[in-house]
Amino acid sequence: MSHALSAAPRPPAWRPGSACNGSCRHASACEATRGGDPALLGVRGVVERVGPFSDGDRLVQPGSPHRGYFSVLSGMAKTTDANRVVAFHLPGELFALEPTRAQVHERSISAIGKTWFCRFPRDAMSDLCGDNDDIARHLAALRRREHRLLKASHDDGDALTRVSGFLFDLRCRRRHIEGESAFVPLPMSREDIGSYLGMSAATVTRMLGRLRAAGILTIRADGIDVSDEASLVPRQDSPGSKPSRSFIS
Amino acid sequence: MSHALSAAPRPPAWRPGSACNGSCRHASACEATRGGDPALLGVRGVVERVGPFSDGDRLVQPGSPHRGYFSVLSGMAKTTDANRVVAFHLPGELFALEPTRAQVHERSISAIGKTWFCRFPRDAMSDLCGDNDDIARHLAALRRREHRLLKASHDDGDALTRVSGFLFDLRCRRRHIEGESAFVPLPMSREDIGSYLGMSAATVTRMLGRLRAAGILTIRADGIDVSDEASLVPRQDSPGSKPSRSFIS
DNA sequence: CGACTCTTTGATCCTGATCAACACCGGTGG
DNA sequence: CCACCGGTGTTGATCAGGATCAAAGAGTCG
Repeated sequence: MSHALSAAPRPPAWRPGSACNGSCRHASACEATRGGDPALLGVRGVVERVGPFSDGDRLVQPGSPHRGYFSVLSGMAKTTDANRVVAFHLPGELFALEPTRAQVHERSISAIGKTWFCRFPRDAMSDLCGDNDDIARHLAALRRREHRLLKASHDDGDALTRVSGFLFDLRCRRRHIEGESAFVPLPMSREDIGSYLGMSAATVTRMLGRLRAAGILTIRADGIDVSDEASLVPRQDSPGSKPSRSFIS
Repeated sequence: MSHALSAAPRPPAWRPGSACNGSCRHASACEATRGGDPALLGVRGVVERVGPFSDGDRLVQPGSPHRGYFSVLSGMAKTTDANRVVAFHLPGELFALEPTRAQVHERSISAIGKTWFCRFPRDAMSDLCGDNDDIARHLAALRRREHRLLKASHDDGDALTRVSGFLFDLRCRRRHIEGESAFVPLPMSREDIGSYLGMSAATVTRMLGRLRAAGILTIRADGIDVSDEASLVPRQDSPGSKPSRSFIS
């Protein structure tokens, strides 16, 4: 599942002009077109499919010129900042929207397993935004969300809470793609999960084992089957009490 | 040093109309007038001195109407949010600037030890801001700083680093008031410091003890004497490496 | 002086990191 | 076909930081 770290982004098989016709498997979950919203269909005209990338290949790296936005067409991706994983990207999710004025990417984005991307050229998207307020607003909203997610820290609560919260989040996001399914693929390494959640890979394994022992999920080679979703969601016993810090006064 | 938690803000001895003549001991460190900047002298005409508050008395609490800004005239104060200390306020420092549109205070502010405040009525300050761009800009800058400080988390590094960083910060801020002085008063409880730094009071005591054992400071009943300031500042061995999380890929 | 709170200090416990050993798996080359 | 190999996942042992609990000083204020 892993590759030697590629020193530079490997030139993938670009498919310019392969505009989207809305027939891809995740069309209804596509964030770029908001699941096929008629107001946003113009976006389909500018998208290019790019791939395949294999595990570890970098799509962009810090300093590389920002010439487009991306979404996952199939597979998975991660964004890393200073060697720390700050986001995972599932099929349909749009990312690499940097601040509007940004000329270069600020973080690395790399494939997890064999992955195809959709690329939305920045110039074409800018033109679309100028012509279509809906697209502009939609993109701005997604950009704000990305900014929020990249800033969010996952250092709250203990290791078990963080792992189960992470799985719950993944499961919720997958629902948009696959609908109801107990299976949640985890193609990223335990190390990656640990980096994202701020714990060691060994602890990730142990917390998964604890959730398995509790009958909440079963562990497969390529992911997990969630059998008791209700137990994954962080249970907040009494409202307004966060035991992440010591109490005072 | 401590009081039973007062359920409601105790009405202090208000001194309306006691405009500032710049003769107070911390005039040169007064943030409201930027140390007596001629462009900001108008502020002195609207300030009122209020006090004395004794230890634990609340100046404002969440939900109380926002009718003024405050600074410490003498003593010290703390801002608490959900029972956590999020800021300490030293003489001369302006605070309780909430967002411009805020109608009510969002956090508690209470006195630490016997404390006098300067109160800057909101309406009068608004008028001043309308008449004087310097005052408006100055207030906006201070408001941004307050927002940043209240959001900042002190959960980076280990306990010793956080305590010494805290003391270093206090010492730097006191320099504006007292000039060069080895003494740094700590009128707040160890519990308060621990709440602010995200650790237990016992750990605060232990870390202080460790700094004392290292010859960096001596401990007094009401504070500390810093004898080796250079050792207080967080030493970053190699730039760009933060061992606060595990590393990846 | 006495009650009270705060600080200090010791003992213990818990969480999660770290390290090491081992199983597993896919790929590679004989 | 099979031995080998590097990377990954799992699991156990150990360790360190800091929380928690308890008990003993030390002020402090009435």
